Amino acid sequence: MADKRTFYITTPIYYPSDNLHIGHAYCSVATDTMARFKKQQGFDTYFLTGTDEHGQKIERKAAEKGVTPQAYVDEIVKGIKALWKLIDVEYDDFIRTSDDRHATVVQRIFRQLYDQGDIYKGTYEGWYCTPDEAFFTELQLKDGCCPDCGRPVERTREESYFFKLSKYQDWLIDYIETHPDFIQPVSRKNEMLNNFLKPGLSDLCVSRTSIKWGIPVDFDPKHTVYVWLDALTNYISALGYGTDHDELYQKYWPADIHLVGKEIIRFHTIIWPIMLHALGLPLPGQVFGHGWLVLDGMKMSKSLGNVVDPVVLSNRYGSDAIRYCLMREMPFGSDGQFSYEALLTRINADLANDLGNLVSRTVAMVEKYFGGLVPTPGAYNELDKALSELALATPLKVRQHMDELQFSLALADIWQLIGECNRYIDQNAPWVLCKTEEGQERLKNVMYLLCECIRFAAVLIAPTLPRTPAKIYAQLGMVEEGLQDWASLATFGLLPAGAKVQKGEALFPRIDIKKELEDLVLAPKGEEGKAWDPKQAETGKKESAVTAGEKGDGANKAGEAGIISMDDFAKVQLRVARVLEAEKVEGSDKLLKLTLSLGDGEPKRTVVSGIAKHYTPEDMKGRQVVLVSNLKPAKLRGIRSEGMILCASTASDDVLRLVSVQGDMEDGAHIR
RNA sequence: CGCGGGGUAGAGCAGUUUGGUAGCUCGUCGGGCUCAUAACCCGGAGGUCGAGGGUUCAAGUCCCUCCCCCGCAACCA
Repeated sequence: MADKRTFYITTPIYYPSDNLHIGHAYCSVATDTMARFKKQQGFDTYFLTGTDEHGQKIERKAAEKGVTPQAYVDEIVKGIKALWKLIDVEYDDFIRTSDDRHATVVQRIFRQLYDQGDIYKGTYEGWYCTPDEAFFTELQLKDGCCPDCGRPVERTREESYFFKLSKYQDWLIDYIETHPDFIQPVSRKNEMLNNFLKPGLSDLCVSRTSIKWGIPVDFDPKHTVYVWLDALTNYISALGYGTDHDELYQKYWPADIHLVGKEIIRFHTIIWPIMLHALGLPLPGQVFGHGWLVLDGMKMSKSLGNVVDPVVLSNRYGSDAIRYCLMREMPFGSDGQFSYEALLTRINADLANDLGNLVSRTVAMVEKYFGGLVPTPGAYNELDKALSELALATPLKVRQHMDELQFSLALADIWQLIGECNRYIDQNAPWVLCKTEEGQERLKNVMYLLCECIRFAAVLIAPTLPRTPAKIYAQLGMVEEGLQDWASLATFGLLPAGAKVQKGEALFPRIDIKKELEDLVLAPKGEEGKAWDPKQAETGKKESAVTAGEKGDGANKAGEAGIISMDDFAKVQLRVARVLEAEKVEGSDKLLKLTLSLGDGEPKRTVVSGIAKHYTPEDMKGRQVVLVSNLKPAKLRGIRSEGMILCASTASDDVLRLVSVQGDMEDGAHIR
């Protein structure tokens, strides 16, 4: 027991400024699948997840709601834990950076680095935006103004602590080059080396005096520890590093894999290794940066309103189905398309038709031809040999792909076996065999092999689809021990003959895709204010196909000059919005910055509109306007504008009138 | 020339390292079967592999130029 090999894997700690979406679920499901796989392989695994709760954004959000930051994150964390439970993400520990156990470790590390001279006190010089209370570097400025609000910034200096990244730069370059697996996929490695390391690291400012919601530097409490130093430490603070109870640390560190999103790989492959090295600790084996789920070619984001809620999907289709689709749909490491239509198609094709139906037809035949008892096979013929050999080869292929974190390929391997079973049925035609004496003998082999292959598949899918195997075992009458673990896949034919099969409910009922897509459009109204309309996923796709066609083929355009279809129109999401705030944009005579409400429960929108010559901020306040709510955000004068207000105007633009609805309307109402 | 990723059948992708008949899933069309969840099996149609040039007996793959999309630049999985 004691010499069991360990496997420590982590997710990033998520930022609980809002409920999580399917993209976070993707990362956690991948980590969970890997952890379950390693457990199946006999590893002593440890799976850590958690939340990164400090920082300005949460401080601000909590203030808006009139609660303390702690109360605010407590609420969100409840939801996150419920989500993991719902989709069967079984972590060993959940660390929160607001935990005491975490804070003490962060403070200890900060002090140690300071004592040994890797952190020193210096002066931070930069540009400060007073209204936003935020610092910016020269590079971040937009036209010399604040990149967030576009207002002028002031040159300021502030006493700060700095971490000597520069001192370790050459060591890190060497480490990365001599450990080719450390950063995965390799494209990320090149990005880090060329983009950040080779040009040279500058020392990192690791304390803030402007932020209160965080971990104070214990020997200089007006400073708060920089959130990344704070956050990264979670991977060892959760194990009790630096405390009297560091058994877990001793056992599991260094981590085998930190699974992270591609946008934060930099922190994990530059700051984190240097922190560890400076502390004299070993480095994690691998940092794997996965890609994003993209909708319509755009990243999911709250302000866009195109967030997909994993809770809704899981409740509707079951967590196994959602987990399967997440892991199957895209190659791990690069971005993948996500759409409801693809999801439902995948569930039907792979889970209902291929796997579910295979189990169903096999069990039905065993019942029909052998009274429900798994028959004893005789000598194998060529077809039997080919199938059994494929079954035996599959676990090896799966393991290979899983070890490379290629979840989609591993699943493809399993589905190759499932597909082969369906073909095998056709080739052998049991419904013909059953008619002759001689055929009856053949039939025994056919049915036995199918049952055994299904057993193989059930064991293999377990890490990704944790709930389904038990249902399959029940249908196959697999009551005995030792038939459900990885080791049992070394031998083909362990399934005992004579087992009583039991027809059960369909594993994955077929989905009426058209109907579901319609329901999902309606669902958001009732369910947690999701604004994204899955129909757009469909029409959005059509649109890109059309434009692609038009680029290459101008003739096509002329035929339908200017006429659009209903579908085209449906892509534009128009909604009634109320103007909460309005102010002139500094340095522009045309622009107004508007803060809009789409009703309670939906995030406020900021929209920059070129109407300042015709409407004053006072004119606008309280007014209802028509908002194009699914417009791609754009930056205007450094301000992110999340939509567009409709106006009528003359050709010369000297008369301009806002479009509005007649009479008062509920904020957020859809216009169609 | 900031850096990185990408552009292959209607859609989503593999193939590019090590040049040698362009492949997978979904969709579509036709056929087969009837054990099964209108499922399963077989076959067809559909691609000037972003554009142009070059190397080569041979280029999706190697070289050069260009176009387009996406991401990153210190708080988005």
